[in-house]
Amino acid sequence: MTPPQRTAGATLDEVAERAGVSRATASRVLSGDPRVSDRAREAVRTAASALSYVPRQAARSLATRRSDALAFVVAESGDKFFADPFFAGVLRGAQVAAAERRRQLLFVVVANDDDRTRLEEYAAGGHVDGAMFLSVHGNDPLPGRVHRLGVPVVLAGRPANPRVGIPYVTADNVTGGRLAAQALLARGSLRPATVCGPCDMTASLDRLAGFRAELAENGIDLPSTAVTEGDFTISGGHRAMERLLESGERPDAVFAANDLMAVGALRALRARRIRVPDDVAVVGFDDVPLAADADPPLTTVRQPLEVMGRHMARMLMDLADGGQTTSATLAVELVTRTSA
Amino acid sequence: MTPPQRTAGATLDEVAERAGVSRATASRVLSGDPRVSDRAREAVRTAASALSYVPRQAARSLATRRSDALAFVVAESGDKFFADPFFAGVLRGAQVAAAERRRQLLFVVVANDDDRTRLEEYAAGGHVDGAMFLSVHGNDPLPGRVHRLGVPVVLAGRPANPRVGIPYVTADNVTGGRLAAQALLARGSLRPATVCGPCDMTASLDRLAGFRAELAENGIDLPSTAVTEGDFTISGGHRAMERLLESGERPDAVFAANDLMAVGALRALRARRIRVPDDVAVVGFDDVPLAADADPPLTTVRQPLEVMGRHMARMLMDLADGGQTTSATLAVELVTRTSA
DNA sequence: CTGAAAGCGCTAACAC
DNA sequence: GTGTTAGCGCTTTCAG
Repeated sequence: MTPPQRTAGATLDEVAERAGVSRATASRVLSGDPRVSDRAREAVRTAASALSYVPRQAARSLATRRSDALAFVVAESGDKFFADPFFAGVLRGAQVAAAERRRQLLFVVVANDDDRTRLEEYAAGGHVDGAMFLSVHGNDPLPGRVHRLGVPVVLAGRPANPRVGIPYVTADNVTGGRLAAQALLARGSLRPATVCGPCDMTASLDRLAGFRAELAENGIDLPSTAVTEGDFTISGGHRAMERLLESGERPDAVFAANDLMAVGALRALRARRIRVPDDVAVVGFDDVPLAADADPPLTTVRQPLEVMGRHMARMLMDLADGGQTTSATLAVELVTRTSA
Repeated sequence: MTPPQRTAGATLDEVAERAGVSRATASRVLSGDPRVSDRAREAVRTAASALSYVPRQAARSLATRRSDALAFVVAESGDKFFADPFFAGVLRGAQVAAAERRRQLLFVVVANDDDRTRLEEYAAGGHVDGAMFLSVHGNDPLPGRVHRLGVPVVLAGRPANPRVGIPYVTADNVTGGRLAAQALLARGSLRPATVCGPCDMTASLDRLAGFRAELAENGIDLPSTAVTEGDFTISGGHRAMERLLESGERPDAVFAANDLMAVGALRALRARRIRVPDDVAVVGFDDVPLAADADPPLTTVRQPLEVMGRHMARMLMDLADGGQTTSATLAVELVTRTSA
């Protein structure tokens, strides 16, 4: 294993020498410290660009004890992660916010225990100034462990058992569930059903709770045979819908806890020649691009994905900069298309 | 901006002291150097875990001049990236290979010029030991720039103008195009057409060239009206298929340069009540999970996605470790389902 | 406003 | 085998 032969790359000392100032002054200029004479500033800038100087992060990081990088962690198998445009929206928002403050966003998928360990070491190694966790199931210990290491952490979604000191950002899932119910009710549904999300995620539970509550308030009961659990994937939604159709009486409306499952449900219905929305109305959740493309276009509850990402990144940076933050619950809205 | 208050975290000195050895010995133990007495090794290990010591990467990196991290760079808008399961496959392979050699994989999406600059600085800053680039369009200068910085680079896909010193990994796209043609020919197609990929990507060009060559060798000409460009997305494939149907005589078979576009084509056909494969046979490319789920299931040319990712990561690590590598072209195979 | 000097935490010769 | 000694490149008091 020969040593890596990276082209040397100018050092701050060289820049300073060329500019005829001390390394300290050069450092000040490059980090935007105002107390430097214009003359020196100019000289350093010129020298730096002449040498195409790029600061060595490791050195800076060692001295400052910060990395200027944020981890965007998805605790999910790779496929599921990629298959769901939900993440893309959040990631984009986070990316933008990070860029605003000149932070690099590092994207990490942890699919197994090895990955988890590696991430933990990575975070503990001071490689990131903070980590945001997406798709946290149940009581995943990872965020807590990283937090305990002293690394700022922000969660997407309300944690099952509120962890002290770990703030989160979530959409107002309960209201979202209610909106879905209202949409179905508005179409005159009398036998609604739902394909809910994994029971180990609060987002699933909250949506279901809101849905059920709204129905109850309108005098409609949601029997357990009308509730079936999906896994937030298209095929999971498909299977869940089939289960719903096979057991007991056919529902006249169904709320799928995310758009992917709603699309799966749509497919199951079409396979049986059941018309949507005439025979069965369908409402999804998220409003990912796929929803508008679905056949028929999907009525869904929109979560502000990009805003969520942006918010999480900002919270994390505030925390990393020694500030405070508090959790946030973001509003959702119903987007009416033709499926309900 | 108060200083980040990371919990101190034990240092190597502390571990050494507690173990009653010198820092050098402690370092040796922790980095697996064999020339250490068992006694010392044991003591250091105990001390380290008692203090829950975690090495500070910045310090190590500064001393070793390496970061043990690899960048997985996707030069594409976020959505497109996420929408295409192609990337998921490659990423998974890369992840596995990186893990094998204890490297952290950093995932970066560069969607605009700002992102590019930031990535370049990041790489120049010595934050990664190498970078693999996916979805490289035409003459994107980014990989070349990073390479010129002295950072090992590997490309997914054959570059348009072979860059000296930048190795790549690609599927055998020409053969893939031929296989697609053979599949269509086998169904007796006489008027095949194709939805090709973006013309600024060699993968598109190669697939088209192979397709055309195979047809020609079988006495079939591919007129320009039977070739339409898509953008590797579902909706792009949909639109392209419509263009194909509207212009001139209807084709009796179509080769879409990736599965996403093939699915779009399937939809366009269904919208017009054109039966697949009876009226028009369809062949895709990639063999992403979606292909098997399509209606009807898609016949497609499989690329070994995970193998490609694994290979790229290994090449990069070999390069980073001072070794040599050469480009590789991986075999593809036809997966026959019902669409052709 | 600027420079000198002291680290940040770790690795890697080099001696013993 | 193990300890000593230099740095790696940058920031940051502390004087001036």
